This record gives sequence, C-alpha cells and structure tokens, in this order.
Amino acid sequence: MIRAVKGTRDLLPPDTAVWNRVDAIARDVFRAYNYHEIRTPILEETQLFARGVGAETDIVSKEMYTFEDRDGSSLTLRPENTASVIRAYIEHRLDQRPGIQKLYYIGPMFRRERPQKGRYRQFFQIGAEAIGSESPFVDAEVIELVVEILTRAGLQGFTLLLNSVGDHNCRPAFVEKLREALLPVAAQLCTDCQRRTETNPLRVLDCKVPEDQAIINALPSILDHLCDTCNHHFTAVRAHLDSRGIPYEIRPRMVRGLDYYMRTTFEVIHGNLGAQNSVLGGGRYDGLAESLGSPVHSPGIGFSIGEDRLVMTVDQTEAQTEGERLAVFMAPLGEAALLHAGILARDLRRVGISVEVAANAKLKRAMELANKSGARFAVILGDDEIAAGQYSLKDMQSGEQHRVTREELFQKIRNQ
RNA sequence: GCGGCUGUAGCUCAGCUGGUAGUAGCGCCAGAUUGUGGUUCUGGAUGUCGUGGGUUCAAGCCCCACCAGCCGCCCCA
Repeated sequence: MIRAVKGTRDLLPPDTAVWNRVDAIARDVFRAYNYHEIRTPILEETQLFARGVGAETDIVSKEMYTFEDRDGSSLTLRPENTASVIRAYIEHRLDQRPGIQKLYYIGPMFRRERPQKGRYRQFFQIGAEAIGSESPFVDAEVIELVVEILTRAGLQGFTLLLNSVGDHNCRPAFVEKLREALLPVAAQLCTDCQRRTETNPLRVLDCKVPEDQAIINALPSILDHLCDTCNHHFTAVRAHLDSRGIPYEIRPRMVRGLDYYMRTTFEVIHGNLGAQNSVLGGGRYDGLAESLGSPVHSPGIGFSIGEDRLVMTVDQTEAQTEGERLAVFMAPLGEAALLHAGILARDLRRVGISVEVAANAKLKRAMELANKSGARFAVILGDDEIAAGQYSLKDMQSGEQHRVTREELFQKIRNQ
C-alpha cells in the first residue's frame, strides 16, 4: 500500500469543514482590517531563505526540503512565507503603491523535522505582513488582529506573550553583555547551554532545564538594555494594547528562532498542545527587505498562525458542518423518474440548494442513505407523483410527508 | 538529529506460560419489509497480526533490523 509520506497527512471530511470554517473566519477578519490576499509560489530559490531567514538558523541549516533542479539551480520548498512575501514586495515594487501594504496568506509550509503531534513536515500557516510602516500603532493592530482571529475561531485559554528584542543598535551590545555575564557561570549550566554560550547566547535565555533557571534569572535582561528608539517603540506598543484592553504577558527571555526579527516579538501559547504549545509567532523585521535587495527601506511586521495546531485546539463540537449539510436527498423510482429527477436536481442546485440523487437504489435503501447523509429532506418521485405532477416531500427529522407541487417544493426547502 | 513507548478488521480493542486470528463492540453490505430511514432481528464481507529477517517442531506473542505513529529533547507554527 502506498501511504502518505512521513509527516504529511490527508485531511478528510468532516474535518475539512472545520478547516474551511477557520479559513473563512480568518479571511473575514483580514477583510475587516483591510488585508488582501497574496499567493506566492511554494517553490523558491534556496538563496531567498538562506538570506532572509538566516543561514545559521535551524530551519535553514537542517530542516529545508532543498533539491537541485534539472538546470542545476537550487530550489527549496518554502519553510515559511515571510521571505517570499518580501521578495514579491520588492520584485513587484509594491512600495510604489499608496500606503502601507497589508497582505495575508493561507497555505502549506514544509520543514523536515521529526514529526510529532502538532508538528508536521507539511503544515499550514495563516499569516499576514504589514509592510511600509515603523509605527507601533501597526504593531498593536497586527496583534489585535491575530487575537481577534483566535477568539472568533473559538480558541479559549490562550496566552499572548510579548517582548522586544532590540534592533541593530542595541542588540549586539546586549549579546556581548550576555556573553560576558555567562562566562563565569557557563560551566554550571547544562551542556546545551554551554554550547549556546558560544553559538547563540540569546538561546540560553530560552532554556527550560529547571536546574539552570536560577542562573538564567540572574542574567541581564534585554529590556534593560534597549536603546532609546526601541524603548519608546516598545512603550508605545504596550500603551496601544493596554488602551484596547488586550491582555499580554511580558517575557523578556522570549527569543525567536528566525534571524530577521527585531523590536516587537510576540507569541501565543496554549496549554492543550503539549510540547508544541505555540499556536502563533510573529514580530517586526525592519531590516529584512534591504537584506533581500530592496532599494528602499521597507519596515514590516507580521505573524503566522499554525493552522494545524489551531484546528486541533479549537472546540470541534462548535464547528458543526451545518453550512455543508445536505438539503435534499432524492429517491427516484424507475427510469422515467430518474430522468425527471436529473432535471429537478439541476434546477434546485442552480438556486443553491444541495442535492444528492440516489441513481440506482431501492426506496428503502435510498431512505437509509438519506438518513445517513444527514439530509434535511427526502424527495420521493415515482409514477404516482409524476402522473399527479407532484412530489412526495419528507421531513427527515419529524418524519412528516406531504404531496407538494414543484413551487411548494422549492418554497418549503428554501424556508428551512 | 537524540531518547522512550506503541503498532491485531474501516475505527476502538480482546488474544492465557509461544500451539496456528476474534459469535467482541461500533461501522460497512444484504435480508426480514418487491413505494419509506432512524429501533429491532438475521446473515455477510473485510486481516500478507506495521515490514523484513532470526530463534523454535511451532511465533500475533521471544530476538534483531527497518518503517510508521505517539511522548520527551532540540526547534518552532
């Protein structure tokens, strides 16, 4: 048997209805915040991610699906979408369009990690980017937007984490300070942290080993070392969030795994997800466009929601498939009735009523299928009905059945 | 990439100290009822016991490898 490749999966009905509902909610919220959809290719030049995400990140150094095309060029299945959106922004000179560009996307991403619950090699992200403004107002609006999507999707009990990681002015100095502070204590930390002290001192702050916490808590905090610009920005973001009543927790030790983040970073976690407890991550990336070759400064901020994790966490019972429920199940008896049913079904479908026709079943079987399909009505048409110019319309819930004309049929079904 | 647990029907699972697979529950199909579903009753189909080796007279059960899923680490969404 040929199976789906490791870390990928088929989404089947009725689960797909939940996904569609989440998609629809997100699109609805995006529309309200004046975001418009962008669809970038799933395949990009490998260089884009090496330069955009950072060659030293885990994503780029060991998780990408990279292969050589027939002409020898190196292509990669996108591991995230921000770099692609910025690439498209530069390529199509979206900076020449009026105002800030607010773009959203929904689609699959690919990372070759060890699969786990809530972590797949092909996974879906709902994300957005607001490009062309440094204003902290935009930061707050993006965060509000994402909270709105989660809330409307029915997610409960999530926590918004907020931090600032500084910019090219203050972060290098902080990293140096951190390295200095780590030198005398590194030997007492776990082996991972000893390695991180050399490779990426910021990661030490994110360590979860209980024994290390006392030492880590005593390390300097990025928030005490922000430059004036970053400090003002962070204060303003918080003021906007506070005035809108959006609750958050400051996590000075929250660091992000992608190189391009600066100033505002945020994350939403949820307790029911286990080890993969992050539903969403995002932040500001003011230098990204330039590093990808933009001729103009194009500051941006964005986020991406892990749709697989969101769907997993949302209350599935609430996500009923009511909108996709079958309206009419038709049971024609005999060849003449089947011809008639074909036309009637077409006419009902043209006005938006969903119809299934039992093409080749005895009445008992047809009624059984009508019941199992969850149809609201069954329509029985045989010689009797055709002769009388009527149909037998049965309400599957109450069991009531009446002879109705064509006009009454359309009316009764639409009134439900 | 590392460590641990698990793998029997479409699903949930039985399967004794190894003796040659279950009237199991749900689901699916059919009949009881040749123009009426949901309840009931009756019957039926579906398994290379994750895959490949090994030990043994004999392996679903023991051993090894691999694959997949889950949990943790790492990392992130």
